[in-house]
Amino acid sequence: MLDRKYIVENAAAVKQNCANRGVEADVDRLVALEAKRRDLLNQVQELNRQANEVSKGIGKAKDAEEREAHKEAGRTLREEKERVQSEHDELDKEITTLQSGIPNLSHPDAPIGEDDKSNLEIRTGQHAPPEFDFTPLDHVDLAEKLDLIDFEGGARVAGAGFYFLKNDAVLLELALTQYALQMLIGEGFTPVTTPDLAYTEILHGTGYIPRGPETQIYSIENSNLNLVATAEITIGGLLAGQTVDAEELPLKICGSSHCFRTEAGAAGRASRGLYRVHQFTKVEMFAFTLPDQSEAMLDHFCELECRIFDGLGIPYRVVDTATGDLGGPAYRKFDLEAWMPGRGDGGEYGEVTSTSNCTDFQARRLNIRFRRKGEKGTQFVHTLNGTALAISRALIAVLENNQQADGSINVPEALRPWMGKDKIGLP
RNA sequence: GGAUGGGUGGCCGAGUGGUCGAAGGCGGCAGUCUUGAAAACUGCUGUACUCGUAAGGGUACCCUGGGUUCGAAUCCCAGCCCAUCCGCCA
Repeated sequence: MLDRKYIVENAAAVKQNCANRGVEADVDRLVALEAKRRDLLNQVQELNRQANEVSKGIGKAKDAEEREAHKEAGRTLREEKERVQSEHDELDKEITTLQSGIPNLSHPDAPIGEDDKSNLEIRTGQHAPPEFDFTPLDHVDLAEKLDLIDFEGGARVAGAGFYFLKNDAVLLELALTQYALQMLIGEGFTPVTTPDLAYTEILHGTGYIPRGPETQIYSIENSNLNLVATAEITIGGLLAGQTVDAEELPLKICGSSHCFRTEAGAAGRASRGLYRVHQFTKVEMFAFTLPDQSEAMLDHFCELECRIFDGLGIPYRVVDTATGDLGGPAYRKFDLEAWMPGRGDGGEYGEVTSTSNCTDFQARRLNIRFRRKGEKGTQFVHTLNGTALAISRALIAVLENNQQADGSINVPEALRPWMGKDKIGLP
């Protein structure tokens, strides 16, 4: 959420930003309503002040008659205050709704464009896409041959989009998790495993909208809980309502969680197999920083993602995400797209990680502040998130890029210590 | 699931319907003393919003939401959360 005062004082810039991001938001109405709301707020405060004064005078009243007169005056003032207050509260609610619809500001260097076609490639990985002297299979066929994934079983139990990992795929998931966590711990992250459910307010705070018609979130009936779509939600919520000392920042946390997504309306070839599923495991990076640390932290996160995929020997490119493709909370976002030989005709890049600097957009909603020693008041922290490894999509890249002519899969060097083998062979 | 006890400032912890933004302690900051430090002593020390160029006013906030009252941290109702014990259980 952007700051109200900021929106009012920079309405033109905010409107331009909405246009760049392809977001419809009635900024003018917000500005008008906010002026009115302020006026009402002042009235409420003045009425309260008068009522307080009257109440204080009651003890000093010299006789019963005067006391009664004071009481009556107090009653009238409080009633009037109630009236103005409820008018104010209604406006406040509407403004908050408008405000929630306004996306974060955008980094001046973020490419301007309405969708991912405007994303700008900014770097590529150490490894070039592999040349096969045979026709490579996609991960669904590979998994079938090697008995690694049971999609039918998943569908039987929970419907399309669910799956059982099987045999060496299970070890691969654990190996990938270990590989990522070990690297991040080495980089000073505090590892956590997080709840897989979170309160609706926490989802809202991080910019997710559960329980709407277009929601991507599973909710638990008769409760205020939702299955999380990413550990970003729970780790961000970890400090909700807290004020931390500036010296404690930046705080780097990495978490492993399950991720649940309804993926309403998504189907087709591009989401075959593991690419778009309702549940997967993900190792997530998260940081709470001082405002002047967040840009460097975003580069750091991007760097780590590259290191993780270079370490796995997977070819990739990194794109600077266009304004229209940023999503609400992100100020700037880098996506890492891995080469998937089985995707499309002859291979395509597919998004495997995403790292965003959300500046104070999430922190404002979550009310996460920091205090500098010796300074009055508090400020909002900046939050950043980045995928270290989304296991399901990483599996696609690992399986497809490392397939051999004989149908086996070479286990990437970096995973061998955790896998206990260097080849996934035919059963 | 059952029973009980709780939710008060950065933390601990008191609080009789008005003088309570809230005792006291701890912590923090500044000062006195000291060669320096510690100790001791003295003073200061919440947040947000709002009015004001400023100095400085004002309003709100004692888990949340309602209610009673001229007036609620305090009384009433509902809810949420936490802790402990019992039961069940990985």
